[in-house]
Amino acid sequence: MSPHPIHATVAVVLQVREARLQVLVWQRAKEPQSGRWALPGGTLASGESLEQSIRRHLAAKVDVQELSHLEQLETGVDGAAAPGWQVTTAYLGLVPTHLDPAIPADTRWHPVDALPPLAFDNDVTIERGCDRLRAKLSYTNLGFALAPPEFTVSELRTVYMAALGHAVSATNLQRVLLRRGVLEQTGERREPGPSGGRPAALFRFRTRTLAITDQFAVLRPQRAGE
Amino acid sequence: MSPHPIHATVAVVLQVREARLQVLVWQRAKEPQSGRWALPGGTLASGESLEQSIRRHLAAKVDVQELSHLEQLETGVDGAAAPGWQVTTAYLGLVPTHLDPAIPADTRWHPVDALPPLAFDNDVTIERGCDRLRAKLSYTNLGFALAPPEFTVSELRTVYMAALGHAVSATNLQRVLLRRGVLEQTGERREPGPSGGRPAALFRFRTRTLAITDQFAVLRPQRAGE
DNA sequence: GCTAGTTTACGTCTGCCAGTCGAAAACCTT
DNA sequence: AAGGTTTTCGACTGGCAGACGTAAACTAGC
Repeated sequence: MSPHPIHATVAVVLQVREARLQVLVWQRAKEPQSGRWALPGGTLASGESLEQSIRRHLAAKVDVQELSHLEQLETGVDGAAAPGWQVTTAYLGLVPTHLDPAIPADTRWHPVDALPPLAFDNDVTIERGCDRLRAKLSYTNLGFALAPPEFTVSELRTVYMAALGHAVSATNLQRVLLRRGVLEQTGERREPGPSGGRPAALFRFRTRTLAITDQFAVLRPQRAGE
Repeated sequence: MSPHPIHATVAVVLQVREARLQVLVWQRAKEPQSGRWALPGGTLASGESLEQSIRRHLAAKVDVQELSHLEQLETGVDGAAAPGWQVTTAYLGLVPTHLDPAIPADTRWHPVDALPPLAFDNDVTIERGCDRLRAKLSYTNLGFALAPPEFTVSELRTVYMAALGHAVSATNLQRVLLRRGVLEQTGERREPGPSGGRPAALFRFRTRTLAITDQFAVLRPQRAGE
């Protein structure tokens, strides 16, 4: 065994497609784990940062320009992943709904609740990525990374429901995100569909950089005597 | 440059001592960065997991048995850290207040708000560790890892204030942690001090394993029609 | 042009929970 | 016994989320 481990990066790239949360995976053609599906990634090159590395490997599977968010998940020693000794750092990537990146023939989007047989422990990694996304949707403005530039409340509701995996009230979603200053109205409206209905107001995220919007309720600083 | 990077682990070990949040650091005697203070850690050995590795290196500075919690922080490529090419994974370790581990001569506890000159980017890593601790104190039962087995509400308040860095109401702390089922009364009481006062009831954490106790308020599953 | 159907917008009601305050309880010392 | 100290507990308040019903704004059909 080599005195130093190989260092690799993999990415859980998620997008809401057809009202379901889906992950980008590719089918291995060679051993090990031939035929199984795997997350995109690869080994660290000399002089690279980890984020540079995962962006470089992702570029082979998807247009990196279309990533709206990228953050680190966990790092672990992967015994089975490769012959030899390998340390793997996982990332979470997000793609907004309005984009449909070109992907190679061996690559597919799969709903996270109906995954094909996965290589190594990639199923665990995907679960971690989804958990992180769901948590951050609740206390940050991370929704901007899943939503298109402009959207109606009901469109945003569809995205949140797909990502969170449970029902979300449109009324509460709008009120909460507006109160927190996460959303703002564009002033425009969306033309109603063929079945009619009141035209919906269009919204956008005020900022498209990650920010914490919900301070944890408990144990906040007390109002000092001043 | 070697084809593979060196992989290292470091740990931000925190404890509330004398009502202040303090971090375990040791003073480097050799180059590079001789004289500056550094976090404990070292390189990954063959066949080890990352957690095994950081525990092994920590054992040189502190009794690992006394760690009440250990979790991974972030991983990054460290240019300046070592001659050559190094990937470093940081950990957060916690020690409860009632213990006072034996430490070697080159090692000291330093309050996180009054740090000596630190080697590499260890100041950033410490900040990350404190942020993680503060966040998890608010929505998990992680307090068990800082507090002794049994304590009064005002003792627990001191610990929380030191860790969070701001005032905490004893009334709210008790009420919130009891409602969440995090604390329970032991039935015992603490004898009052020399200055008298009502004897305080003793409490303990119901479970001493990490659990999320505060679901984020927003966007919870709706009560389905059923 | 009127009505029915569809979709969005908005106000209100309710209940829970955190922050605050004050009073009572239980101990000490003088 | 009186006064000081510390803990404990109940009650009030305000803010916010969940739920619901109604109004608004459009299309389609008669």
